[in-house]
Amino acid sequence: MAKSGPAPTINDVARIAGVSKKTVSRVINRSPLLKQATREKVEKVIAELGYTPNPQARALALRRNFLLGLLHDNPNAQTVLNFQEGVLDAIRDTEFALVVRPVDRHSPAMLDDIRNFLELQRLYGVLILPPISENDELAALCREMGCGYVRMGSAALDEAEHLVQSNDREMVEAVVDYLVELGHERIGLIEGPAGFRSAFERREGFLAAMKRHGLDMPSEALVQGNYRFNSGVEAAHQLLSENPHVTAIFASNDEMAAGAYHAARERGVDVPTDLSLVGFDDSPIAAHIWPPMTTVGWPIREMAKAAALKLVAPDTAEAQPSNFPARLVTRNSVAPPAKKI
Amino acid sequence: MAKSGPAPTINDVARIAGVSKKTVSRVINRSPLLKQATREKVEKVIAELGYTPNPQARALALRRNFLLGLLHDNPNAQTVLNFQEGVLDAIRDTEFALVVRPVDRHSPAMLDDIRNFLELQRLYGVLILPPISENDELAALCREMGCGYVRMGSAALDEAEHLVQSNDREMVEAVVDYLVELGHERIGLIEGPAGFRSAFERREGFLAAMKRHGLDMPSEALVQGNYRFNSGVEAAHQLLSENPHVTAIFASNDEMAAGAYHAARERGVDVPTDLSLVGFDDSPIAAHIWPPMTTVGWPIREMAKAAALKLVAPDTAEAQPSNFPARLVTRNSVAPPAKKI
DNA sequence: TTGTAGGCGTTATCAG
DNA sequence: CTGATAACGCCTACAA
Repeated sequence: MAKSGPAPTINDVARIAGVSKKTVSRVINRSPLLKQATREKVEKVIAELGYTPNPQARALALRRNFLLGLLHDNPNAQTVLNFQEGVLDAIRDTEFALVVRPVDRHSPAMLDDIRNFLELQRLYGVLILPPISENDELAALCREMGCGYVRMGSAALDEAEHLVQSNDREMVEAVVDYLVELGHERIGLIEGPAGFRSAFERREGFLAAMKRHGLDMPSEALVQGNYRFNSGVEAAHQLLSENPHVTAIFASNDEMAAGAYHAARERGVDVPTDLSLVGFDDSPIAAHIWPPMTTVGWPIREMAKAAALKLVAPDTAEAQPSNFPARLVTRNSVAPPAKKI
Repeated sequence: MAKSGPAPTINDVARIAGVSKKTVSRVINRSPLLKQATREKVEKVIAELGYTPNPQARALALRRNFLLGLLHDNPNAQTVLNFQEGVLDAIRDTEFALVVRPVDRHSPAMLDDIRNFLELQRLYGVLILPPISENDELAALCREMGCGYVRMGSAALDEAEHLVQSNDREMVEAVVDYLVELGHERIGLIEGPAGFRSAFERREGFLAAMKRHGLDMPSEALVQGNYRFNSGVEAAHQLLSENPHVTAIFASNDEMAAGAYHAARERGVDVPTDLSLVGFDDSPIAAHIWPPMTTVGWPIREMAKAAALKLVAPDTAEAQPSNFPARLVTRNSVAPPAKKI
């Protein structure tokens, strides 16, 4: 182990091992043209000294920092935090660190801000969460600035090396199948906001499944929210007012689904007896609300880890999957329909 | 503005301004011993070139990175994320960036891990969230390593320059006062886990207020949880079984309070008619649960901003408050007691 | 396969 | 007050 005092530098290692700095540098960077004996000798000294290359010096020389950035404007705190944990799973015990950078999608200066940020911090790469990950200009900016990037999304937004994706469309189809199997025929949809690819995918999956089952989908049974709780309350009220025969509602995320619970209570509609509700995300609120909510869960943490590995270990990047399966989490917010028309 | 191409360096500025690098450096670092005319001349060139000092080079020369670290093991995602936002409010448009570092309180290697982390990244300073902020060894480690730090906590854990605190004890007393004013006399407490200072403070505040009002506090009316939802469910069941005359329960955080809602429903107890419930944190679940929960909110984001400023702007640090008032957020989970003994 | 010289962009030292 | 010169710790180019 290292003694206390100033940390050993590459010079110390070189001197003690009796080789040049460059040779030590080659060992660190796994240069292939090194004699095995030399490598082992140097590695022994490195271990004895507890030497770790100084990231600041490397950053200066390489013009590139050992920092991964997390760009996000996701409204779901748990999603963001799970993602952070996943990234840290990937970079634990490496010299990398994770810097976070919330962005404001609505600011006209957003791209310029990010440009400055990337230029200043010289990040090794960035991980981009939805919905901002759907912005192609942002991806182009990363490419232009020579900054690695991986986007997380609910559709094939980019090439495999720049993407980890969940298949939202398929999952929502599965949700509808499940509801239909239980006997539901009049199902409402609270969709997410325009401009969110996830909202688009989820709606398309819903509509496709309804059509496949030959089920009627009147336009009043589709109401738009903005992914926030309150919009779910309002959307559910509107949907239930215009469409009293609906026996189930799928909301495009858990927060809006929780809003729908809220509206149902205000109207004296019992969940799930009078109305089945399904959300999307499997966020904590789904488990904590009453009755516990049936929803769709996706493996954020694993996706985050894979995304980070694509950036920091490009050699194994090929081995990292880009597609991640979601799963239906059945709890108690769904029951066979009781209502008769 | 800068033209495209390589970013201008201190050499470019020096050459064009006709001064030495060191003089430019002095301008950047606001050295007091500079002639006004020289300073202005250099500043003009800096503005023209759109020059920004390279943080990597500064990090190497100063042996200190312009990075703030966030050390946390807080189970509440929204709290952590709000804190991140607050820190970013403080460092927006500066060269600082925020790196996150979840820690595992239960790992025996935790302190060593953090030591390595600080040594490797040479952070400018760290912000420490509760409950890990209550660990004095960690604070000592920061001091030993010459790393700035600010702790966030619910009590006076450290000197003002290293602390932003909320006064949980007072707030819980206010909660009890509120409940008593409404007529409650038999109030239960679901306290947080041992080892959490916040849990301790909240319990002490509760007990002090009960005593002050001359109210009886049988030991069965105090149950311990672990700040998680499930522990709230169990604690409420136990409390209600052993103490059926309780008309109100204060839970030490919102998540456990949400668990208490859950238990109440399972027992057919109506909130707030049969049982009033109060939480702590004002996390999203408090607003989204039914009926909306009365709770205690504290200004995390402002606290985070102040904490970050204490680190990055030590000159104004004195001006930053260390004490932040919480406030009672009254919603619909509290009503006068209806039960008769 | 290894070593030497020089550079990355900034700050510290110390003389002027 | 200002400037030459030498760090800071690592990497690239080129030479041997």
